[in-house]
Amino acid sequence: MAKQIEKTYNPLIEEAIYKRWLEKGYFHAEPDERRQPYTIMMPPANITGRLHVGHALTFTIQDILIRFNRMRGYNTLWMPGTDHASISTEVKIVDAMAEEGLSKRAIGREAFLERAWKWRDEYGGIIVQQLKLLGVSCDWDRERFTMDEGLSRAVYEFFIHLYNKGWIYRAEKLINWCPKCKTTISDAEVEHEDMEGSLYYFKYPIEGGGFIEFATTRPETILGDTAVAVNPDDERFMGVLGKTVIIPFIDRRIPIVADDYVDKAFGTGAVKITPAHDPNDYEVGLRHNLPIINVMNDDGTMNSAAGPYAGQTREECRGNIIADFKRQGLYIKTETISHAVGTHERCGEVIEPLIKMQWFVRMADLAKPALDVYNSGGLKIVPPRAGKIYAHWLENIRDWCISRQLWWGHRIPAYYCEACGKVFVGKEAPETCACGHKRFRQDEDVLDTWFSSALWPFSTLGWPEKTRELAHFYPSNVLVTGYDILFFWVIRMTFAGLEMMGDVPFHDVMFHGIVRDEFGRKMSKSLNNGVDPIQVIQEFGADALRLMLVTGNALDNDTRFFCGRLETSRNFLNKLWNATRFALMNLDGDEPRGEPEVMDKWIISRANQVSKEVTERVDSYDIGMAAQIAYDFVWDEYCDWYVEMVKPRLYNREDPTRPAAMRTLLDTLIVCLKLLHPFVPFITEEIFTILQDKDETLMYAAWPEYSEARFYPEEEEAVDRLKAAVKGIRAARLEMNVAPSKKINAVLVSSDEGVRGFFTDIQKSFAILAGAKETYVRADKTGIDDNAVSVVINGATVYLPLDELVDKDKETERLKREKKKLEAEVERAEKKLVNEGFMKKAPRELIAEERGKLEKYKKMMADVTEQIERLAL
RNA sequence: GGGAGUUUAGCUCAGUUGGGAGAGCGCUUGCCUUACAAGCAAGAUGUCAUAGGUUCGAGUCCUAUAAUUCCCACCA
Repeated sequence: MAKQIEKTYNPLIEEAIYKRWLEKGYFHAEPDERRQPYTIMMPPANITGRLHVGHALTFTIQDILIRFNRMRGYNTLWMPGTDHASISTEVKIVDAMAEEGLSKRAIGREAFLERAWKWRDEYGGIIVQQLKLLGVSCDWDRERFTMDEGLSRAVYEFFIHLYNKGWIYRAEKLINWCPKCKTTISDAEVEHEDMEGSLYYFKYPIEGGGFIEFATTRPETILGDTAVAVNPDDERFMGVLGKTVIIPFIDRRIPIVADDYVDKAFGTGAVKITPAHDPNDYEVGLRHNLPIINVMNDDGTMNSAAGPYAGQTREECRGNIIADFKRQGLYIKTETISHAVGTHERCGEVIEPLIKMQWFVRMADLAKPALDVYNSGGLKIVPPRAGKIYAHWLENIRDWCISRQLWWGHRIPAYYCEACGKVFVGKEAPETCACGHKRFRQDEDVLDTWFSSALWPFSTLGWPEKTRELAHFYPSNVLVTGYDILFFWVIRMTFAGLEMMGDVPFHDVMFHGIVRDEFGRKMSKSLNNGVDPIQVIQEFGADALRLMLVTGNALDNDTRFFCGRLETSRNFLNKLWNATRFALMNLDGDEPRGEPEVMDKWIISRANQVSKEVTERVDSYDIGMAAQIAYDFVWDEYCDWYVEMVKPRLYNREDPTRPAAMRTLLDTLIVCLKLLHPFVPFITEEIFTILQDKDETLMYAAWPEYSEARFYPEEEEAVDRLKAAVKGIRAARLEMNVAPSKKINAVLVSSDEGVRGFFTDIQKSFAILAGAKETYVRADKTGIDDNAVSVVINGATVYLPLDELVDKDKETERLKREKKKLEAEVERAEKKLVNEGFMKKAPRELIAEERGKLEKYKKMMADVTEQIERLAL
């Protein structure tokens, strides 16, 4: 009894399928020493996050790799989780509190953390719920959170380990300060933006007479100046070197020093030195033993060291200083310049370099192994140019400031004796200090959120315990992510893994592009051009979204989001659905086997070849091309050709070749489903279930591997000939205005001996494809109606006798066009074959190939000429 | 200031070791052919950014130029 399914595919089934997968535990992986593991660590989603199309892309790619390898028989673990996202989350909570009129300070640390955990429980799972709609097959049983007890333990273990090695230290250094978030940030979090700015020229009076002119972009830092520097080779300043200048308004006396750092050509050649507020000036200050005067508060306002300007904001103070210089006649001019300004990548606030006591990770010894493992090939990065960026960053790495003046995160495991201030680093405060005191105060700061993310590849597997999971699944196979977190995360995971596990956290890193809007712009809140993937899934289904995001994209290229492309994907799914519908309509139940015909062998051979190509592409992370190859095979070869060819055999229940046709139709459909499953898991699973009529999942079905036994080159060539003939006939019919629905009585093939057998074998299919009732195959050309239109292909001429009188002029014209094309081909081949250089240096196979082509086209040209002559009679 | 990418049909993009320029969308023409009109068939469309070079042969390799995007960087 033939089964029936809807005429149009409806993706509404996705939800139920995902639920079934979950219930069956198909996503779960257990360590199994007898099996080869395949592991991906999912980049933990921020608990502040909602799913956006960028997530949809990265998780689709990972799911494709996971599903592919699961089908290939690997013991596949995809580890999911969420990240506490220290600063992002804290900012959100603070904002939410502000709406209630509350502040961090008002409610205190404990109450704040209570709120934060509540926030996490409430919003932390949103993205996880949304991910499920996308169809991701990660092991939810193992879901982790960066502030779980176990993961927190790993953080402290790592911190203490580095501290004991002397690689974590506390020091007063110049750091990046965000006056808005009121915390330090790392170098990686500073974004440098070129901005139009003003360069102000002023002069300081020199003690004993005269002035020295200088230029600055930041007049407010004049209050923290402790020197003026000039280049030691600059003759203009020889006379004033060593003299003292007076900073007006605050009457500070500072020296004029010589330092190589100063560029003679820039500005006036003299630079004001503010060690507390500029990295370069800080270095100069160290060299000349200059005092460091901090003139700013943590919120960016001027402090008491700013004298009369205390309490003003940076911007107010700047205006007032300029006005005061003018008033005293010490202002010279203002120039407009473009210069780089550092901003906080999270809030956009202009960064203030400040001197502060902070915790740092010494990077030199950690960076070296991470660089070595890359240079020696132990870590593969695709695309290769990303590897160069990785190496460059590590070669120029600076120490990592890890302390943050925040509350949400892992609190620094350092304790200070309340009596003598001595520092102890450990999981807990010691009993007694060396000074005999017993009371300690824990460091107030928390760690940079990436400090815990760095451990993700092994902390999630139970480290520092020696778990079976760790032994089996570490290191992971590949990390899939965007370029934006190369420095934040990828590099830090690498050195953390090498240091604590003695091995890379992943063998490969794959970077992909981003999803842009239809105009090629980045999606952003300010442009309001974001696409909500949940809405897309509701309208088109997750499969259509997934397929659209990856199909036909080069591996590291950005992709554009188009509604049109989404429709193309949906249409493809519908095509697949209808191919299934077609198969089901012809299915009888138990299908006997039979000896495959030429066309069966052709599609089997093609499916075999396509399996190989898809496998190779996915293996080399060329996901876009893999999807494209599978897509093209299903639509162009399976649906458009094979299904059409096989129809006469299926329609005739008496046809002895029917079982083989049915068998091949089904088998190939299943190969299609398998090849497509990693990309579009829902529809393929649904169809597989319908076809199998039993509760078996496609997720664990064996991946189609290439086999030499299913390679049929002769059948492939034969079907290529058939396709050429059919295409020629269709074109001729359209030109002669013979409607496709109009069946002509017969097509007649007169062919060379070599291919005659083939046309005899496929007579029925050929007739159907040509829109004729019958096909006759002959050696000679007897019985050709004067009224026949002819189509010449390689090795045969096909005649279409038409009922109506053929317009001989029109037909002659058509044939002449054909002849012209062939002439061009002949000419091209001949030109190559008389070229001495080509004959001497081209590979022998190529020459033989060209000779073959020449012969073929010459023969076809003769055949066409014969047809033209026939009409002329 | 340094580095990387991109430039191919009207639009969006493929093009794996150099060996006859491709897809999707759009467009034109003909079809509701018993899987699918979310479909079928047949078409049209390209100085492969520019200028040189290597080679028998260049979209593909080399050099320069232009446009564009991105990353890195402490010139006040």
